[in-house]
Amino acid sequence: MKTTLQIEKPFFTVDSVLFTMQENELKVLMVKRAEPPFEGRLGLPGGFIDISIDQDTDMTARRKLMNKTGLNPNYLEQLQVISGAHRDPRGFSVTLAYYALVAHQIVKPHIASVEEARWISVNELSKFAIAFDHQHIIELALQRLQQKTLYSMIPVFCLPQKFSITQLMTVIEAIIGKPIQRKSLMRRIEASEMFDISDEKISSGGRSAHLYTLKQDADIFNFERNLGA
Amino acid sequence: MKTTLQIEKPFFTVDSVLFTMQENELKVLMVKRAEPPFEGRLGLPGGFIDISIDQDTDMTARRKLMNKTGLNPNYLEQLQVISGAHRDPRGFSVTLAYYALVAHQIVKPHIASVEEARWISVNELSKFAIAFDHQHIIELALQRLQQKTLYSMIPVFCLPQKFSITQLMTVIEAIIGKPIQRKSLMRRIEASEMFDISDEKISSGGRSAHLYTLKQDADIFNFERNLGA
DNA sequence: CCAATAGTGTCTGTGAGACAGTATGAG
DNA sequence: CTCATACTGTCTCACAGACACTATTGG
Repeated sequence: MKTTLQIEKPFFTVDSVLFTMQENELKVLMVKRAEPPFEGRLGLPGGFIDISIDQDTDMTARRKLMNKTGLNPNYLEQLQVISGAHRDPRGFSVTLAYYALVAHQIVKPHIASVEEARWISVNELSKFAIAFDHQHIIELALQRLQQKTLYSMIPVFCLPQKFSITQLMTVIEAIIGKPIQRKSLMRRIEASEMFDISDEKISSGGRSAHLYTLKQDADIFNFERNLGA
Repeated sequence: MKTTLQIEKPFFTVDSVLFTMQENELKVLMVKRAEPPFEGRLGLPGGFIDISIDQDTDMTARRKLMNKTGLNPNYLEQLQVISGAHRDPRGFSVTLAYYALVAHQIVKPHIASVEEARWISVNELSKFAIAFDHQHIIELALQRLQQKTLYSMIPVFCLPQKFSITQLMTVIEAIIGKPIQRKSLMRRIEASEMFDISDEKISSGGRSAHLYTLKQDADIFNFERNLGA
Protein backbone atom coordinates (compact mmCIF):
# COMPACT_ATOMS: atom_id res chain seq x y z
CA MET A 1 0.00 0.00 0.00
CA LYS A 2 2.43 2.69 -1.10
CA THR A 3 -0.66 4.82 -1.56
CA THR A 4 -0.91 5.44 2.17
CA LEU A 5 1.45 8.37 1.96
CA GLN A 6 -0.72 10.08 -0.60
CA ILE A 7 -3.46 10.66 1.97
CA GLU A 8 -3.95 14.34 2.58
CA LYS A 9 -2.07 15.50 5.64
CA PRO A 10 -3.63 17.55 8.43
CA PHE A 11 -2.07 20.72 9.86
CA PHE A 12 0.14 19.93 12.80
CA THR A 13 0.85 22.66 15.34
CA VAL A 14 2.23 22.98 18.85
CA ASP A 15 0.66 25.39 21.35
CA SER A 16 1.56 26.09 24.97
CA VAL A 17 -0.36 27.24 28.00
CA LEU A 18 2.21 29.10 30.06
CA PHE A 19 1.21 29.81 33.65
CA THR A 20 2.73 32.12 36.19
CA MET A 21 1.89 33.75 39.50
CA GLN A 22 1.53 37.51 39.54
CA GLU A 23 -0.06 39.68 42.19
CA ASN A 24 -1.56 36.67 43.95
CA GLU A 25 -3.31 35.56 40.79
CA LEU A 26 -2.69 32.71 38.43
CA LYS A 27 -2.08 34.08 34.95
CA VAL A 28 -1.74 32.70 31.44
CA LEU A 29 0.39 34.12 28.64
CA MET A 30 -1.66 35.14 25.60
CA VAL A 31 -0.48 36.71 22.35
CA LYS A 32 -2.38 38.88 19.94
CA ARG A 33 -2.62 37.18 16.57
CA ALA A 34 -1.02 39.15 13.75
CA GLU A 35 -2.62 37.20 10.89
CA PRO A 36 -5.85 35.45 10.00
CA PRO A 37 -7.57 33.34 11.00
CA PHE A 38 -8.75 35.16 14.12
CA GLU A 39 -6.49 38.13 13.35
CA GLY A 40 -6.33 40.53 16.28
CA ARG A 41 -7.72 38.07 18.80
CA LEU A 42 -5.80 36.59 21.69
CA GLY A 43 -4.46 33.08 21.30
CA LEU A 44 -1.93 30.71 22.77
CA PRO A 45 1.72 31.07 21.78
CA GLY A 46 2.60 28.33 19.34
CA GLY A 47 3.03 27.41 15.73
CA PHE A 48 4.30 24.90 13.25
CA ILE A 49 7.10 22.50 13.92
CA ASP A 50 10.24 23.24 11.90
CA ILE A 51 12.00 19.97 11.39
CA SER A 52 15.15 21.70 10.22
CA ILE A 53 15.57 23.27 13.68
CA ASP A 54 13.53 21.33 16.22
CA GLN A 55 14.78 17.98 17.43
CA ASP A 56 11.34 17.13 18.75
CA THR A 57 8.05 18.75 19.71
CA ASP A 58 9.35 19.82 23.13
CA MET A 59 11.89 21.93 21.27
CA THR A 60 9.16 23.42 19.14
CA ALA A 61 7.22 24.42 22.23
CA ARG A 62 10.31 25.92 23.88
CA ARG A 63 11.37 27.73 20.71
CA LYS A 64 7.97 29.32 20.25
CA LEU A 65 7.85 30.38 23.89
CA MET A 66 11.33 31.84 23.57
CA ASN A 67 10.16 33.97 20.69
CA LYS A 68 7.33 35.42 22.75
CA THR A 69 8.80 35.71 26.21
CA GLY A 70 12.55 35.41 25.86
CA LEU A 71 12.94 32.47 28.21
CA ASN A 72 12.69 28.78 28.86
CA PRO A 73 9.94 27.71 31.24
CA ASN A 74 11.04 25.95 34.41
CA TYR A 75 8.57 23.20 33.75
CA LEU A 76 7.14 21.94 30.47
CA GLU A 77 4.94 18.92 29.91
CA GLN A 78 2.65 17.59 27.23
CA LEU A 79 -1.01 18.12 27.88
CA GLN A 80 -2.79 16.42 25.02
CA VAL A 81 -3.53 16.41 21.33
CA ILE A 82 -6.66 18.12 20.12
CA SER A 83 -7.79 17.36 16.60
CA GLY A 84 -10.75 17.77 14.30
CA ALA A 85 -12.01 19.05 11.00
CA HIS A 86 -13.70 22.17 12.31
CA ARG A 87 -11.44 23.70 14.91
CA ASP A 88 -9.43 25.59 12.31
CA PRO A 89 -11.27 27.23 9.40
CA ARG A 90 -8.39 26.32 7.09
CA GLY A 91 -9.16 22.64 7.44
CA PHE A 92 -8.48 19.55 9.49
CA SER A 93 -5.96 20.36 12.17
CA VAL A 94 -4.00 18.56 14.84
CA THR A 95 -2.57 20.49 17.76
CA LEU A 96 -0.27 19.22 20.43
CA ALA A 97 -0.90 21.31 23.54
CA TYR A 98 1.71 21.75 26.26
CA TYR A 99 1.42 23.37 29.62
CA ALA A 100 4.32 25.15 31.25
CA LEU A 101 5.29 27.12 34.34
CA VAL A 102 7.63 30.08 34.90
CA ALA A 103 8.56 32.43 37.71
CA HIS A 104 6.97 35.74 37.05
CA GLN A 105 9.79 38.12 37.90
CA ILE A 106 12.16 36.62 35.39
CA VAL A 107 9.73 36.87 32.50
CA LYS A 108 8.51 40.35 33.20
CA PRO A 109 11.29 42.43 31.62
CA HIS A 110 11.11 40.55 28.33
CA ILE A 111 7.55 40.38 27.19
CA ALA A 112 6.60 43.91 26.27
CA SER A 113 9.66 44.35 24.08
CA VAL A 114 9.27 41.24 22.01
CA GLU A 115 5.73 41.32 20.75
CA GLU A 116 2.13 41.93 21.67
CA ALA A 117 1.99 39.41 24.51
CA ARG A 118 0.25 39.72 27.85
CA TRP A 119 -0.50 37.92 31.05
CA ILE A 120 -4.20 37.38 31.63
CA SER A 121 -5.66 36.20 34.90
CA VAL A 122 -7.37 32.85 34.50
CA ASN A 123 -10.42 34.37 36.17
CA GLU A 124 -10.72 37.07 33.54
CA LEU A 125 -10.24 34.97 30.46
CA SER A 126 -13.93 34.76 29.79
CA LYS A 127 -13.97 38.52 29.21
CA PHE A 128 -11.93 38.11 26.02
CA ALA A 129 -12.64 36.65 22.64
CA ILE A 130 -10.11 33.87 22.31
CA ALA A 131 -8.94 32.37 19.01
CA PHE A 132 -9.78 28.81 17.95
CA ASP A 133 -10.64 26.49 20.86
CA HIS A 134 -7.81 27.90 22.93
CA GLN A 135 -10.16 28.81 25.74
CA HIS A 136 -11.00 25.13 26.03
CA ILE A 137 -7.34 24.10 25.93
CA ILE A 138 -6.57 26.47 28.80
CA GLU A 139 -9.42 24.85 30.71
CA LEU A 140 -7.85 21.44 30.18
CA ALA A 141 -4.43 22.70 31.18
CA LEU A 142 -5.79 24.19 34.35
CA GLN A 143 -7.56 20.99 35.30
CA ARG A 144 -4.37 19.03 34.81
CA LEU A 145 -2.37 21.54 36.80
CA GLN A 146 -4.92 21.37 39.60
CA GLN A 147 -4.84 17.60 39.69
CA LYS A 148 -1.06 17.48 39.72
CA THR A 149 -0.89 20.10 42.43
CA LEU A 150 -2.77 17.76 44.74
CA TYR A 151 -0.01 15.17 44.76
CA SER A 152 3.19 16.96 43.77
CA MET A 153 5.15 20.14 44.27
CA ILE A 154 5.05 21.44 40.68
CA PRO A 155 3.69 24.83 41.76
CA VAL A 156 7.24 25.73 42.88
CA PHE A 157 8.05 26.24 39.21
CA CYS A 158 5.86 29.33 39.31
CA LEU A 159 8.15 30.83 41.94
CA PRO A 160 11.64 32.34 41.97
CA GLN A 161 14.57 30.15 42.96
CA LYS A 162 14.31 31.29 46.55
CA PHE A 163 10.83 31.24 47.96
CA SER A 164 9.03 31.16 51.28
CA ILE A 165 6.42 28.69 52.44
CA THR A 166 3.82 31.41 52.36
CA GLN A 167 4.57 32.13 48.70
CA LEU A 168 4.25 28.47 47.82
CA MET A 169 1.05 28.24 49.82
CA THR A 170 -0.39 31.20 47.95
CA VAL A 171 0.34 29.70 44.53
CA ILE A 172 -1.17 26.39 45.50
CA GLU A 173 -4.30 28.05 46.79
CA ALA A 174 -4.57 30.12 43.62
CA ILE A 175 -4.29 26.97 41.52
CA ILE A 176 -6.69 24.72 43.33
CA GLY A 177 -8.98 27.53 44.38
CA LYS A 178 -9.27 26.77 48.06
CA PRO A 179 -7.24 27.15 51.23
CA ILE A 180 -4.81 24.51 52.45
CA GLN A 181 -3.14 23.96 55.80
CA ARG A 182 0.29 25.49 56.14
CA LYS A 183 1.22 22.58 58.37
CA SER A 184 0.42 20.03 55.66
CA LEU A 185 2.56 21.92 53.20
CA MET A 186 5.50 21.98 55.59
CA ARG A 187 5.19 18.26 56.16
CA ARG A 188 5.35 17.76 52.41
CA ILE A 189 8.37 19.96 51.95
CA GLU A 190 10.13 17.83 54.52
CA ALA A 191 8.94 14.50 53.20
CA SER A 192 9.69 15.23 49.54
CA GLU A 193 13.34 15.94 50.28
CA MET A 194 13.31 18.14 47.19
CA PHE A 195 14.36 21.35 48.89
CA ASP A 196 17.23 22.98 50.69
CA ILE A 197 16.54 25.50 53.36
CA SER A 198 18.70 28.57 52.91
CA ASP A 199 19.84 30.78 55.76
CA GLU A 200 18.36 33.83 54.10
CA LYS A 201 15.06 35.23 55.18
CA ILE A 202 12.40 37.46 53.80
CA SER A 203 10.17 39.67 55.88
CA SER A 204 6.81 41.17 55.18
CA GLY A 205 5.43 42.91 58.21
CA GLY A 206 5.80 40.19 60.79
CA ARG A 207 8.23 37.44 61.69
CA SER A 208 10.61 36.85 58.78
CA ALA A 209 10.32 33.65 56.79
CA HIS A 210 12.91 31.09 55.78
CA LEU A 211 13.67 30.81 52.09
CA TYR A 212 13.85 27.46 50.36
CA THR A 213 15.42 26.39 47.07
CA LEU A 214 14.95 23.37 44.86
CA LYS A 215 17.87 20.95 45.18
CA GLN A 216 19.87 20.82 41.97
CA ASP A 217 19.36 17.12 41.36
CA ALA A 218 15.80 16.99 42.66
CA ASP A 219 13.29 14.72 40.96
CA ILE A 220 9.68 15.64 41.29
CA PHE A 221 8.31 13.64 44.18
CA ASN A 222 4.81 12.23 43.94
CA PHE A 223 2.86 11.80 47.14
CA GLU A 224 0.56 8.88 47.76
CA ARG A 225 -2.28 10.99 49.06
CA ASN A 226 -3.96 14.08 47.70
CA LEU A 227 -4.04 17.41 49.39
CA GLY A 228 -7.13 19.39 50.20
CA ALA A 229 -9.55 16.68 49.24
CA MET B 1 4.61 35.15 6.93
CA LYS B 2 2.67 33.12 4.41
CA THR B 3 5.85 31.11 4.04
CA THR B 4 5.13 29.23 7.27
CA LEU B 5 3.05 26.68 5.44
CA GLN B 6 5.89 25.87 3.09
CA ILE B 7 7.89 24.29 5.93
CA GLU B 8 8.39 20.61 5.33
CA LYS B 9 5.84 18.58 7.23
CA PRO B 10 6.73 15.60 9.42
CA PHE B 11 5.02 12.21 9.24
CA PHE B 12 2.11 12.03 11.64
CA THR B 13 0.91 8.63 12.79
CA VAL B 14 -1.28 7.17 15.51
CA ASP B 15 -0.29 3.97 17.33
CA SER B 16 -2.03 2.09 20.12
CA VAL B 17 -0.88 -0.12 22.95
CA LEU B 18 -3.80 -2.46 23.53
CA PHE B 19 -3.69 -4.42 26.77
CA THR B 20 -5.70 -7.39 27.89
CA MET B 21 -5.63 -10.10 30.53
CA GLN B 22 -5.14 -13.65 29.33
CA GLU B 23 -4.15 -16.69 31.37
CA ASN B 24 -3.30 -14.53 34.38
CA GLU B 25 -0.85 -12.49 32.33
CA LEU B 26 -0.98 -8.98 31.05
CA LYS B 27 -0.64 -9.02 27.27
CA VAL B 28 -0.15 -6.51 24.50
CA LEU B 29 -1.45 -6.75 20.95
CA MET B 30 1.34 -6.74 18.35
CA VAL B 31 1.08 -7.02 14.58
CA LYS B 32 3.62 -8.32 12.13
CA ARG B 33 4.63 -5.56 9.72
CA ALA B 34 3.92 -6.37 6.09
CA GLU B 35 6.08 -3.63 4.60
CA PRO B 36 9.33 -1.82 5.18
CA PRO B 37 10.64 -0.28 7.26
CA PHE B 38 11.09 -3.11 9.75
CA GLU B 39 9.23 -5.52 7.46
CA GLY B 40 8.45 -8.76 9.23
CA ARG B 41 9.04 -7.39 12.71
CA LEU B 42 6.39 -6.93 15.34
CA GLY B 43 5.02 -3.44 15.88
CA LEU B 44 2.09 -1.62 17.40
CA PRO B 45 -1.18 -1.43 15.48
CA GLY B 46 -1.55 2.02 14.00
CA GLY B 47 -1.10 4.15 10.95
CA PHE B 48 -1.81 7.41 9.26
CA ILE B 49 -4.80 9.55 10.00
CA ASP B 50 -7.30 9.69 7.14
CA ILE B 51 -9.03 13.03 7.36
CA SER B 52 -11.70 11.96 4.94
CA ILE B 53 -12.90 9.30 7.41
CA ASP B 54 -11.64 10.15 10.89
CA GLN B 55 -13.30 12.92 12.83
CA ASP B 56 -10.34 13.10 15.18
CA THR B 57 -7.34 11.09 16.31
CA ASP B 58 -9.40 8.96 18.71
CA MET B 59 -11.29 7.74 15.66
CA THR B 60 -8.05 6.97 13.90
CA ALA B 61 -6.90 4.87 16.83
CA ARG B 62 -10.23 3.04 17.03
CA ARG B 63 -10.38 2.50 13.28
CA LYS B 64 -6.91 1.02 13.15
CA LEU B 65 -7.65 -1.24 16.10
CA MET B 66 -10.89 -2.33 14.46
CA ASN B 67 -8.94 -3.39 11.38
CA LYS B 68 -6.63 -5.56 13.45
CA THR B 69 -8.90 -6.99 16.10
CA GLY B 70 -12.46 -6.43 14.97
CA LEU B 71 -13.56 -4.46 18.00
CA ASN B 72 -13.65 -1.25 19.95
CA PRO B 73 -11.64 -1.22 23.16
CA ASN B 74 -13.57 -0.60 26.38
CA TYR B 75 -11.14 2.10 27.34
CA LEU B 76 -8.98 4.33 25.16
CA GLU B 77 -6.85 7.27 26.24
CA GLN B 78 -4.03 9.32 24.86
CA LEU B 79 -0.63 8.42 26.17
CA GLN B 80 1.74 10.94 24.60
CA VAL B 81 3.37 12.20 21.47
CA ILE B 82 6.77 10.86 20.56
CA SER B 83 8.71 12.75 17.93
CA GLY B 84 12.15 13.04 16.44
CA ALA B 85 14.27 12.92 13.33
CA HIS B 86 15.72 9.47 13.85
CA ARG B 87 12.96 7.23 15.13
CA ASP B 88 11.75 6.45 11.59
CA PRO B 89 14.34 5.84 8.87
CA ARG B 90 12.10 7.63 6.36
CA GLY B 91 12.56 10.94 8.15
CA PHE B 92 11.25 13.15 10.92
CA SER B 93 8.17 11.56 12.41
CA VAL B 94 5.54 12.43 14.97
CA THR B 95 3.51 9.66 16.59
CA LEU B 96 0.55 10.04 18.88
CA ALA B 97 0.49 6.97 21.11
CA TYR B 98 -2.68 5.72 22.76
CA TYR B 99 -3.18 3.03 25.32
CA ALA B 100 -6.31 0.92 25.45
CA LEU B 101 -7.93 -1.94 27.33
CA VAL B 102 -10.19 -4.81 26.25
CA ALA B 103 -11.69 -7.91 27.74
CA HIS B 104 -9.85 -10.86 26.39
CA GLN B 105 -12.69 -13.24 25.63
CA ILE B 106 -14.39 -10.83 23.27
CA VAL B 107 -11.32 -10.18 21.21
CA LYS B 108 -10.16 -13.74 20.92
CA PRO B 109 -12.34 -14.99 18.05
CA HIS B 110 -11.42 -12.10 15.80
CA ILE B 111 -7.69 -11.72 15.73
CA ALA B 112 -6.43 -14.78 13.93
CA SER B 113 -8.81 -14.28 11.05
CA VAL B 114 -8.04 -10.67 10.31
CA GLU B 115 -4.31 -10.48 10.00
CA GLU B 116 -1.05 -11.53 11.52
CA ALA B 117 -1.71 -10.17 14.99
CA ARG B 118 -0.84 -11.72 18.32
CA TRP B 119 -1.02 -11.18 22.04
CA ILE B 120 2.40 -11.03 23.66
CA SER B 121 2.92 -11.16 27.38
CA VAL B 122 4.53 -7.96 28.62
CA ASN B 123 7.13 -10.11 30.35
CA GLU B 124 8.20 -11.73 27.11
CA LEU B 125 8.41 -8.65 24.94
CA SER B 126 12.15 -8.41 25.33
CA LYS B 127 12.50 -11.73 23.50
CA PHE B 128 11.31 -10.15 20.27
CA ALA B 129 12.78 -7.62 17.90
CA ILE B 130 10.27 -4.79 17.93
CA ALA B 131 9.90 -2.19 15.17
CA PHE B 132 10.82 1.48 15.68
CA ASP B 133 10.82 2.60 19.30
CA HIS B 134 7.62 0.69 19.99
CA GLN B 135 9.24 -1.25 22.79
CA HIS B 136 9.81 2.05 24.53
CA ILE B 137 6.26 3.22 23.89
CA ILE B 138 4.91 0.04 25.47
CA GLU B 139 7.09 0.74 28.46
CA LEU B 140 5.58 4.21 28.78
CA ALA B 141 2.06 2.85 28.41
CA LEU B 142 2.66 0.27 31.09
CA GLN B 143 4.00 2.87 33.49
CA ARG B 144 0.94 5.02 32.95
CA LEU B 145 -1.38 2.06 33.38
CA GLN B 146 0.39 1.12 36.61
CA GLN B 147 0.14 4.63 37.97
CA LYS B 148 -3.53 4.90 37.11
CA THR B 149 -4.26 1.50 38.62
CA LEU B 150 -3.10 2.81 41.99
CA TYR B 151 -5.89 5.36 42.22
CA SER B 152 -8.67 4.18 39.92
CA MET B 153 -10.56 1.12 38.78
CA ILE B 154 -9.51 1.15 35.11
CA PRO B 155 -8.33 -2.45 35.22
CA VAL B 156 -11.99 -3.52 35.06
CA PHE B 157 -11.85 -2.69 31.37
CA CYS B 158 -9.63 -5.72 30.92
CA LEU B 159 -12.43 -7.93 32.23
CA PRO B 160 -15.73 -9.22 30.88
CA GLN B 161 -18.92 -7.38 31.81
CA LYS B 162 -19.50 -9.68 34.74
CA PHE B 163 -16.49 -10.28 36.89
CA SER B 164 -15.57 -11.44 40.36
CA ILE B 165 -13.44 -9.66 42.88
CA THR B 166 -10.79 -12.30 42.51
CA GLN B 167 -10.58 -11.67 38.78
CA LEU B 168 -10.19 -7.95 39.32
CA MET B 169 -7.61 -8.56 41.98
CA THR B 170 -5.64 -10.77 39.63
CA VAL B 171 -5.55 -8.14 36.88
CA ILE B 172 -4.45 -5.45 39.27
CA GLU B 173 -1.68 -7.61 40.63
CA ALA B 174 -0.55 -8.44 37.11
CA ILE B 175 -0.43 -4.76 36.22
CA ILE B 176 1.35 -3.39 39.25
CA GLY B 177 3.44 -6.49 39.78
CA LYS B 178 2.75 -7.07 43.43
CA PRO B 179 0.04 -8.47 45.68
CA ILE B 180 -2.71 -6.31 47.09
CA GLN B 181 -5.19 -6.87 49.92
CA ARG B 182 -8.53 -8.24 48.86
CA LYS B 183 -10.10 -6.26 51.66
CA SER B 184 -8.77 -2.97 50.29
CA LEU B 185 -10.16 -3.78 46.88
CA MET B 186 -13.61 -4.50 48.31
CA ARG B 187 -13.60 -1.23 50.19
CA ARG B 188 -12.84 0.55 46.94
CA ILE B 189 -15.57 -1.22 45.02
CA GLU B 190 -18.00 -0.02 47.66
CA ALA B 191 -16.66 3.50 47.90
CA SER B 192 -16.46 4.11 44.16
CA GLU B 193 -20.16 3.35 43.69
CA MET B 194 -19.25 2.37 40.13
CA PHE B 195 -20.56 -1.20 40.29
CA ASP B 196 -23.71 -3.21 40.66
CA ILE B 197 -23.60 -6.52 42.36
CA SER B 198 -25.45 -9.14 40.36
CA ASP B 199 -27.16 -12.15 41.88
CA GLU B 200 -25.17 -14.50 39.70
CA LYS B 201 -22.18 -16.30 40.99
CA ILE B 202 -19.17 -18.06 39.62
CA SER B 203 -17.43 -20.94 41.29
CA SER B 204 -13.93 -22.27 40.97
CA GLY B 205 -13.29 -25.03 43.45
CA GLY B 206 -14.41 -23.34 46.63
CA ARG B 207 -17.09 -20.96 47.80
CA SER B 208 -18.69 -19.28 44.81
CA ALA B 209 -18.06 -15.62 44.18
CA HIS B 210 -20.44 -12.75 43.50
CA LEU B 211 -20.28 -11.18 40.08
CA TYR B 212 -20.16 -7.42 39.62
CA THR B 213 -20.93 -5.20 36.64
CA LEU B 214 -20.05 -1.64 35.80
CA LYS B 215 -23.06 0.64 36.19
CA GLN B 216 -24.22 1.98 32.85
CA ASP B 217 -23.72 5.62 33.70
CA ALA B 218 -20.62 5.12 35.81
CA ASP B 219 -17.85 7.72 35.69
CA ILE B 220 -14.42 6.57 36.54
CA PHE B 221 -13.86 7.38 40.18
CA ASN B 222 -10.46 8.61 41.32
CA PHE B 223 -9.39 7.80 44.85
CA GLU B 224 -7.44 10.21 47.00
CA ARG B 225 -4.93 7.66 48.15
CA ASN B 226 -2.83 5.17 46.25
CA LEU B 227 -3.01 1.43 46.63
CA GLY B 228 -0.13 -0.85 47.41
CA ALA B 229 2.32 1.94 48.08
C1' DC C 1 4.05 46.98 74.79
C1' DC C 2 1.06 45.39 70.22
C1' DA C 3 0.11 43.67 65.59
C1' DA C 4 1.32 40.68 62.10
C1' DT C 5 3.27 36.99 60.14
C1' DA C 6 6.05 32.37 60.81
C1' DG C 7 6.32 28.13 62.63
C1' DT C 8 5.23 24.00 66.33
C1' DG C 9 2.56 20.60 69.13
C1' DT C 10 -0.81 17.60 69.13
C1' DC C 11 -5.39 15.68 68.51
C1' DT C 12 -8.77 13.77 65.32
C1' DG C 13 -10.29 11.42 61.15
C1' DT C 14 -9.86 8.50 57.17
C1' DG C 15 -8.60 4.89 54.55
C1' DA C 16 -4.91 1.33 53.49
C1' DG C 17 -2.27 -2.92 55.36
C1' DA C 18 -2.33 -7.04 57.96
C1' DC C 19 -4.31 -11.01 59.29
C1' DA C 20 -7.30 -13.95 62.06
C1' DG C 21 -11.71 -15.60 61.91
C1' DT C 22 -16.14 -17.02 59.62
C1' DA C 23 -19.08 -18.53 55.45
C1' DT C 24 -20.17 -21.32 51.57
C1' DG C 25 -19.55 -24.25 47.81
C1' DA C 26 -17.68 -29.12 45.78
C1' DG C 27 -16.32 -33.75 46.65
C1' DC D 1 -16.60 -34.54 57.16
C1' DT D 2 -12.44 -31.73 54.52
C1' DC D 3 -10.55 -28.60 51.41
C1' DA D 4 -10.52 -24.58 48.78
C1' DT D 5 -11.91 -20.34 47.89
C1' DA D 6 -14.88 -16.11 49.35
C1' DC D 7 -15.80 -12.79 52.55
C1' DT D 8 -15.87 -10.07 57.36
C1' DG D 9 -14.10 -8.01 61.72
C1' DT D 10 -11.01 -5.41 63.64
C1' DC D 11 -6.47 -3.64 64.84
C1' DT D 12 -2.59 -0.80 63.46
C1' DC D 13 -0.34 2.83 60.99
C1' DA D 14 0.61 6.84 58.03
C1' DC D 15 -0.60 11.11 56.85
C1' DA D 16 -3.97 15.08 56.01
C1' DG D 17 -7.07 18.50 58.61
C1' DA D 18 -7.84 21.45 62.41
C1' DC D 19 -6.47 24.62 65.50
C1' DA D 20 -4.41 26.35 69.69
C1' DC D 21 -0.03 27.67 71.01
C1' DT D 22 4.75 29.68 70.78
C1' DA D 23 8.40 32.52 68.16
C1' DT D 24 10.22 36.44 65.78
C1' DT D 25 10.09 40.65 63.46
C1' DG D 26 8.68 45.90 62.97
C1' DG D 27 6.63 49.89 65.01
